[in-house]
Amino acid sequence: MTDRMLPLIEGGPVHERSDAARNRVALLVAARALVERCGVAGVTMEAVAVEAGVGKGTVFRRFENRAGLMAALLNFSESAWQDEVISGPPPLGPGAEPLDRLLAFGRSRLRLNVTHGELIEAASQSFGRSYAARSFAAMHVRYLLGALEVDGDLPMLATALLAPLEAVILDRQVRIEGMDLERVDAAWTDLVRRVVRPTGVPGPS
Amino acid sequence: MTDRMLPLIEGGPVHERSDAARNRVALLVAARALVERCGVAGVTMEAVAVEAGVGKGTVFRRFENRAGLMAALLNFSESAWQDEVISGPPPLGPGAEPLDRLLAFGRSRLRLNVTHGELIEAASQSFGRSYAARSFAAMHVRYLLGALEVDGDLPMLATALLAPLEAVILDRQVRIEGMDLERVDAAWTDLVRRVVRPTGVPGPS
DNA sequence: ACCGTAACCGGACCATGGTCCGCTTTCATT
DNA sequence: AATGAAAGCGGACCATGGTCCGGTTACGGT
Repeated sequence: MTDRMLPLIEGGPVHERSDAARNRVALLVAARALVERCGVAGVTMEAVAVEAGVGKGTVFRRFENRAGLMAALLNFSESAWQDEVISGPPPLGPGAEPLDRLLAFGRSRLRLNVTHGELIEAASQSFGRSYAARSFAAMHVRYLLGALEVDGDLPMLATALLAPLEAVILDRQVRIEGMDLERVDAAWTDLVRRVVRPTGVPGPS
Repeated sequence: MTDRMLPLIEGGPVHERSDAARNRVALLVAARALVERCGVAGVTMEAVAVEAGVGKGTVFRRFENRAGLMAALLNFSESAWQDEVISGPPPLGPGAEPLDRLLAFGRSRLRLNVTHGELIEAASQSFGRSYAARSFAAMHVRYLLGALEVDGDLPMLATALLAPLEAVILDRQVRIEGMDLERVDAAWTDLVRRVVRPTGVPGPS
């Protein structure tokens, strides 16, 4: 399962030819270099090809399209983050109270999505395909809600809680409406508290 | 304020030249025709230009870019919807209880965003600029929350409630995860009820 | 009616995402 | 080591979003 941390090395199809593997690594390294040299917008498919010293067609063969390339790039940091959630120190990792874990999860995810906003945006056409991160987050939130003994349609509730943390929405709030990160954070905490608190319905006496 | 309903006629700059006005109308009509003949994806800037019988440059002059054109197209249905909310029959329009209005608002907005998903997606690059619909929705929800005497950071709470209704997220749920519309609807109702119900904090005795 | 100006028009032009297909490389088998 | 075929490669090619600028047109003042 830690294989997920090594997207540069983990293979594509079951048996990948050595030249193909070499090129895939070269392409990702090139893309990473470009993204920090010219910004996400400057990562042109042709530029990546040139930087990696391969043909343009090769880039498309490996990553389908620009969004796919970006998604592959994202997996770097995304899987590192997943590991923190799964096995890092509390309160994000296991060991803390579920509510604390949930709130820590929100804080962390919020920052991550703001930081990677551009990249996520550029990769988003490729999701639906395999943005593992999204379903991972949904699963985790759902699990924590269960641990908190929240009842209701947990998968949908998880989606609803994650929605305000989406990069698209955060971008609007932070970049356009000029919202403070702390305020967004506080609001999410408030939202979670409202959702999680026990139903007003009196129990079976 | 009803001018907002006539996006085809309402002018751009203070004093628009007659030929410019004619072209703007022609372009929007052409675009609308194309979108229902070839789908949103088939609306090429050049195709619009040809259909309207003008040069390609003119299209870009009027609408800045593809997203701008789509946004202009959206305003058609969007402003009709706004009028329903502002002055239509209850429970969506005024006259019903705030909670009922809020739930009706969600149902309605949900359907609208699913229907216009593609168009909204295509126009979204242009938002931040002037997607009036979004801030209108936020304002309305905020108002209803106020009427329900919900306390807290109302603007942020409104954003949080609207987030799961965003086209991007609905698309994933409905198209990719195969969620049922009714289920999404029910989940939103549940979310609202959780958020709105009075805080567990005991009042000042 | 005339004129100067400012706005507008249009299509040639560029950049970039994406496709295609003939050539090359790799690798399993012998 | 030789070999055949599957996989991979690469760059020419296309479509489309977006820019630019010389020529044209409408408008207001006289």
